[in-house]
Amino acid sequence: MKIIKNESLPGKAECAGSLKNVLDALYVLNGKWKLALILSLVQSSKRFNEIQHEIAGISSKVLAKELKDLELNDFIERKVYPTTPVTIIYEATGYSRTLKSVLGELSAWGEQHREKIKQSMRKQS
Amino acid sequence: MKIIKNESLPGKAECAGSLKNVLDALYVLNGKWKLALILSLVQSSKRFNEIQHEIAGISSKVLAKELKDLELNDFIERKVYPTTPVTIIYEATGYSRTLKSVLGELSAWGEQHREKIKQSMRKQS
DNA sequence: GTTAGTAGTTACCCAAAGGTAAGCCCTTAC
DNA sequence: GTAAGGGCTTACCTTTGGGTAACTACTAAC
Repeated sequence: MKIIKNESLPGKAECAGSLKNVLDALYVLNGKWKLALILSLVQSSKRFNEIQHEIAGISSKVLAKELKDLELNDFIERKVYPTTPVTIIYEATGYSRTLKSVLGELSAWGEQHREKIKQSMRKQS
Repeated sequence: MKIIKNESLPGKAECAGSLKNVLDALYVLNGKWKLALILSLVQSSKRFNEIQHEIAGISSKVLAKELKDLELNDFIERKVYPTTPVTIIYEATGYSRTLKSVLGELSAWGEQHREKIKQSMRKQS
């Protein structure tokens, strides 16, 4: 049995495919905040001010914009409870949860990356 | 049986931790192109024009900038071979390869995301 | 009546990201 | 000598992202 690699592409198709996939993923998940917001809301539903408090550094303007964006893309839901005064809760949808393994890997990587940075800082000093 | 939630934080520490990790990861991996570039070079080392051809849509200016950035952050190496004319090859470092599982997950997610988008397009039309 | 909290919106502005287009230096090919 | 490729750089411009601060509407508490 021979698998003949004709001129065309030793697995190049898959490579190009995963490249396209990554580009497509980044297209909806772009920006500084989206993945962090999704993670925060996957962990637990929250109100506007709670989110703003948890994600240090985000302004109310940007937060409002990002939340709208995420709602449009079906990552989160905005629920309004007719208490007095009204309570507004943002919660992650099931679709957000499909990102769990991505977020898991990213978090793990971020952690060891921080370690690496710390070490190279030490060397320099 | 009662599980008493004491005031203090049911796993909140880990949550905040992973949030910080993700934020840290996004700090170095920001922008439209970095992860795609790393993926492309992890798959195989390439020359400037090859990369530009593979990643459709990136301009030479942006590509040059991103490559410099990635080199500074130790994700890739720029190798110059004294052929005539000189050949310049960009290759992924071992550190880039620590991103493999992140990229794997992201690619998988991107693929099924594209499927989902296609379906919702069909519904609308 | 003043303060504080919730959930934002609005206006203004700056800086960075990114696109377009042209050019440059070097070399081989026609 | 002129075109073509490789690997960029430069200048210019637009878009966007994001920060600040003020303001709104409603309510409850002091």
